[in-house]
Amino acid sequence: MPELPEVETIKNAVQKSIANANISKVEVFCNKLRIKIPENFSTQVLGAKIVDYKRIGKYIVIALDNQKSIIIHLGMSGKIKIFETQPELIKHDHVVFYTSNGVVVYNDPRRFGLIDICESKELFNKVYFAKMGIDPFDKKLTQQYLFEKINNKRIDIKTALLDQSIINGIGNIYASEILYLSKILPTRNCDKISLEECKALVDNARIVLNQAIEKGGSTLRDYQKPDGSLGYFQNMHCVYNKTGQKCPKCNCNEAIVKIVQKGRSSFYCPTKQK
DNA sequence: AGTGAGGCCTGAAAGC
DNA sequence: TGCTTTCAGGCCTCAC
Repeated sequence: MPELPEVETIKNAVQKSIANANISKVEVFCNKLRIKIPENFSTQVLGAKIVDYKRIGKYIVIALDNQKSIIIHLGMSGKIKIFETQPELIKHDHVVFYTSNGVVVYNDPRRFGLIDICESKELFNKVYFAKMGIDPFDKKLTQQYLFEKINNKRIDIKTALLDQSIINGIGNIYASEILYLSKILPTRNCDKISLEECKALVDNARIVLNQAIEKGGSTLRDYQKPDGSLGYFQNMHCVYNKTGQKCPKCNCNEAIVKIVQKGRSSFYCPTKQK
């Protein structure tokens, strides 16, 4: 379940592994991802040199020296694998990039991810980015911004945190974690969230995501397996998937509760969070 | 316009 | 044991 920290970690790992490589060959075995991979995708990247790596929200953007950018989203089950030489391909290996510095494989069983390409200068006109909210680490994300964005909404705060057009990069797992640290119930309506609580949400979003990125970086070193897998590391979650376990951060002795909001599970401590 | 439900998709886990 | 059902979640489309 790649959220911002996982995407950031994977982007960094790919950058470190193949850096400014030349793309010598691309194989597309399945183009039916969430968005169909363009028919001429291979020819557009063939022979190009990679000049930049970015994370935009939960997307990885790889800029090429031919003024085009590759856009990758991992959806729910997407993985990136890196090999030094020709790997043995397995089920759901949909796209393989052969470069001068190694082989990068995109594997996605559920095919909720996507791979696309566009002119670099048109990047922010793409539907993926056009309506995207502020990155959690962007200085422009302030308590005032959040407050003004959610203040008149009639949705739960948990749902608002998942709305990528407000803040981008937060997914279902970290939404619960951020609310837990902020002592706010996931079911609280947005119009009942104070400016002060918006500050807590912004601060805790940065704390939680930063910790996960650091953990991801360190976990990845130990995690790199012979199969080249850059899968998902286990994070230190306080409440996510901890139903029935004791609230870890205080002495309330309360058990973590699971509920479903808009078809997504939320986890919280009924004593700590109000 | 804002909001919520449904759907995409597969594999693991739970249920029978 | 082996089959069927449920669940997981990012994000888009559709309907109210």
